Amino acid sequence: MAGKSAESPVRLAAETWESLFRAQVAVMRKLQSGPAFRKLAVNEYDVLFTLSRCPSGWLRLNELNDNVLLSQSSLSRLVERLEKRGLIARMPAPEDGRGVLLKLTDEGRELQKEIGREHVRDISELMGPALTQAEQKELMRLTTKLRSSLGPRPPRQDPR
Amino acid sequence: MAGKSAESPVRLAAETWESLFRAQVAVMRKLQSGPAFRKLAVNEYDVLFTLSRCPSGWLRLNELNDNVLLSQSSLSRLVERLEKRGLIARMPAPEDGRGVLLKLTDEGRELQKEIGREHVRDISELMGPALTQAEQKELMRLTTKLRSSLGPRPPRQDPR
DNA sequence: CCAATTTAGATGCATTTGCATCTACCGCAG
DNA sequence: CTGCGGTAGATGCAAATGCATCTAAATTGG
Repeated sequence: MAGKSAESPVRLAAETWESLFRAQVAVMRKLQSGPAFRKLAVNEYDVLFTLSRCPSGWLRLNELNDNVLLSQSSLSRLVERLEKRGLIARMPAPEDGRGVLLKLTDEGRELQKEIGREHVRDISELMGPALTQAEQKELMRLTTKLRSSLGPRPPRQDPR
Repeated sequence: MAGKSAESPVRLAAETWESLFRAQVAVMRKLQSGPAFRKLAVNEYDVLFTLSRCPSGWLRLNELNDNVLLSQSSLSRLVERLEKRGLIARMPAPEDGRGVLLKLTDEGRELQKEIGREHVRDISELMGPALTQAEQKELMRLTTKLRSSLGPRPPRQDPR
């Protein structure tokens, strides 16, 4: 009953998550200590990156919050700092008086590209030797599937 | 040359990492907002968990630091807090006068188990519906491979 | 054996984070 | 229109974090 290989589904899930989590920690540790993030913390870069990927150029603060592992208040202040540094611009949302829209400034876009180039190079130097391209594709497929299986569900409370 | 599907190896690596990272964020966000972490932050639980897995029962502070995405000083203080709460015990390392050894107290072990049970259940509720067991195994294999490919390298400088 | 370098961990201090709360606005029921 | 919840962000404040630095112990080179 306590055999190591008698993997219950619950145990398998837990071990899979732990492995994913540790890999993320290990990679992130290397990335964030590299020279690419001298000017900007990883979370800050992540905001610029997400904005750079946004087709319309403008993004709501609360949408941004889904991508980042930060509380709403922390993100609010992080954005405030980025604005003070001239990297992003805010404007009140036109359709929703409560909301805020964000976009990159030219300077922000420039910095994102600059850091992004280095960052991408660092990533590829870590992933390239570790996994074959086929393995990378499979890893991407699995993590995308995992994410999309949770993502569409906005944290629904028990509706009682 | 700039076609969307003409994935260069560099780009593939970057997209794979992003997918892994976002999946981790999405899962972590759900986990840490759950009731399992009312009494303890995720980082704090992680320390207890790591100690609980340690065969000898004792672990060096610096070894612990490899598992966690925290600076050395933050971990030092986190451990200090856990000690104050009576969850772990410290002792000077017998072989190395600079070092510190840590282990769970009975109370710490109890709390780890309690949270761990809930935590594992939460994980399995997230992963179970998202990926088949075969997919979970593959995901575990890939992330383990990724980690082990970076892990063994204690940041050794070129000794020249 | 001793001086110089390196490593483990702790600490002062400024920055960042999260929780709780607050304000303003939306949407809806009457 | 008005009042009532619910959502988007901002803010006060205490706690956590990271950087730089410090101390002590181990290691290395002579």
